[in-house]
Amino acid sequence: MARTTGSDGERTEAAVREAAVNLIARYGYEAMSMRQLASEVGVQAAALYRYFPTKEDLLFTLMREHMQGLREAWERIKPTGADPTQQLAAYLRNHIAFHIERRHATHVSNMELRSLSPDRLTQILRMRTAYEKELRGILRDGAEAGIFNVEDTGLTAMALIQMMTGVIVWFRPGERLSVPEVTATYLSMTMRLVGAKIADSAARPSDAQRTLSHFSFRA
Amino acid sequence: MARTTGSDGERTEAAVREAAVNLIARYGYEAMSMRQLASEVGVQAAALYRYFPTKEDLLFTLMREHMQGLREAWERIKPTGADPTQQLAAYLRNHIAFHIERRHATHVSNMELRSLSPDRLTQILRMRTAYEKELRGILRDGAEAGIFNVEDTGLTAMALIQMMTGVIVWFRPGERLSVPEVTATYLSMTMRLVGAKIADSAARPSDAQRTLSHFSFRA
DNA sequence: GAATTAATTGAACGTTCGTTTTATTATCCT
DNA sequence: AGGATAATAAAACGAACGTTCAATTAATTC
Repeated sequence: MARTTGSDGERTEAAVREAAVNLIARYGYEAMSMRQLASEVGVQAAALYRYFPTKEDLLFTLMREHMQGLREAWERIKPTGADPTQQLAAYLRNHIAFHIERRHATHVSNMELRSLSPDRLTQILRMRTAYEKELRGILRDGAEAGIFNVEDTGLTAMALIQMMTGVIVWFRPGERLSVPEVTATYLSMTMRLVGAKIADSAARPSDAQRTLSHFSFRA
Repeated sequence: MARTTGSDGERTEAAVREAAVNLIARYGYEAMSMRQLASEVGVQAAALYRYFPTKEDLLFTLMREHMQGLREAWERIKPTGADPTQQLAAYLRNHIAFHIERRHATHVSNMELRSLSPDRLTQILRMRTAYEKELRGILRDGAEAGIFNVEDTGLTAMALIQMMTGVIVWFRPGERLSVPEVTATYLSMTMRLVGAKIADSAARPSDAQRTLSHFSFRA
C-alpha cells in the first residue's frame, strides 16, 4: 500500500505535533519511539520523516514554537506605560494562563532541554533568557521607584518564575481551584513577595506607605 | 579475565551509585546506557547486575534514599515547640541546604519519576507528600495563630516548595552568590510571601502589627 | 595450601531503536 | 484523460539497548 485516501500533509503534520507533545510530556523524549508516535497518529514510522528530518528536529520545533508563542503572548498583552505593579500583575497573569493552557508543551520545553544539540540548546535558552529579562526589568523599575522591596532583582525573578511555572506540576483543571482563583492567589503571594506598596497617588501625602500584604487582587 | 586485583563490592557499589546520579542528572535516565555507566565506573556492564538487578531498581534505589535523606535531615533539624516563623525558617534552611548539597540527586528525583513502575512511583510520591505535609502544617499553625497571612495553605506550600527547589536550576557554587546569601534572600522573600508579622511580645501593645516586609534574616 | 566464596570479564541473546530506500497509490493540474 | 506530484506503506539497515550466562581470577576461610 502507499498513499491512503483522504491523506493530507498539513493535517498529518499537525497531528504529529500534537501527538508528539503529549507523548513526550507523558513518557519523555528518549522513551517515546518514532513507531509509537506514528502509531498514535495512525501512520507508519517512515511517514514521519516527510515532516521532520530527525527525531531531534521534531523536538526542537516543538520547543522553539512554544517559546516563540510565550514571547508573542507577552508582547501582545504587555501594558506600556503602566506602573511596575500593573506590569508585574500582567506578566504573572500571562505566564500562568499560558502555561496552564499548554501544560504539556511547557513540560517538554522545561524537561527535555538536555536532548538538544549544543547550538539548539543555546537557541532555546536565549529565548528563555530574553523572556525572563522582561521580568527582571519590571522588578528593577519597581525597586528603583521605591514601589518594590527586593534584595536581588535577578534572584527574585528566578524565584518568581519557578513559583509561577510550578503551577503546572500540581494544577489539574476541574479540581478544587479554578484558573482565576489560582491566579488571584499567586498574584497576592507575588505582590507580598516583592514587597509591593500601594502607589498612594492622592491622599495621605507623607504617611508611611502601606504594603499590599493584606490586599487581594482580581485575576 | 575475571575478578580484578583490589576489587571490592562495597566500593564498587558506591561508585556505581555516584556515577549513576551524575549521569542520569546530566543525560537523563533513558539516555544513560548501562554500558556508559559501567564505563564511567571502570567496569564491564555485566558487573552492574551484581548490585542492582535491573536498571529501574538502580533508579528507584537512588530516589528512595534521596527522599529518605531529606526526611531524616528535616527530622533532625526540626525545632520542637518553636513558633511558626522559626519553624518555617528552619524548614527553608534545611530544604535549600539539602538540595544545593545534592543538586544532582534532586534533579533525578524530580525529573525521572515517569520512569518508575506505578507502585514504585506511588512509594516515592508518598514520601514526597509526607515531607510537604510538614510545610503545610507549619503554614496552617501560623495562619491559625494570626502570625501568617495565607489565602490557601496547600497552594502556598506548593508555591514555596517550587520556589525553594528551583534554586538548584540556576544556582552554581562559587559564582556571584554564596549559599548563605541565597538562603538569606529566600528567607526574606518567603517571610514576605506568607505575610509573616513580628511576634511583638513586648512593647506597642495594641498597635497594628508590622509585617516583616523590610526585615532581613540571617541565614 | 586447598576449598570456598566474592568479584568480574567477555561473549552472546533477542529486541528495539532511528533512519533509509523503494515501490505504490491518491490527488492535483492542465 | 493523463502526467506530475504529494503522501504513504512495507521492508530492511546497522547499531545500540538491557540483560543473561558461563568462565575465570582474586580474596578469604579453615
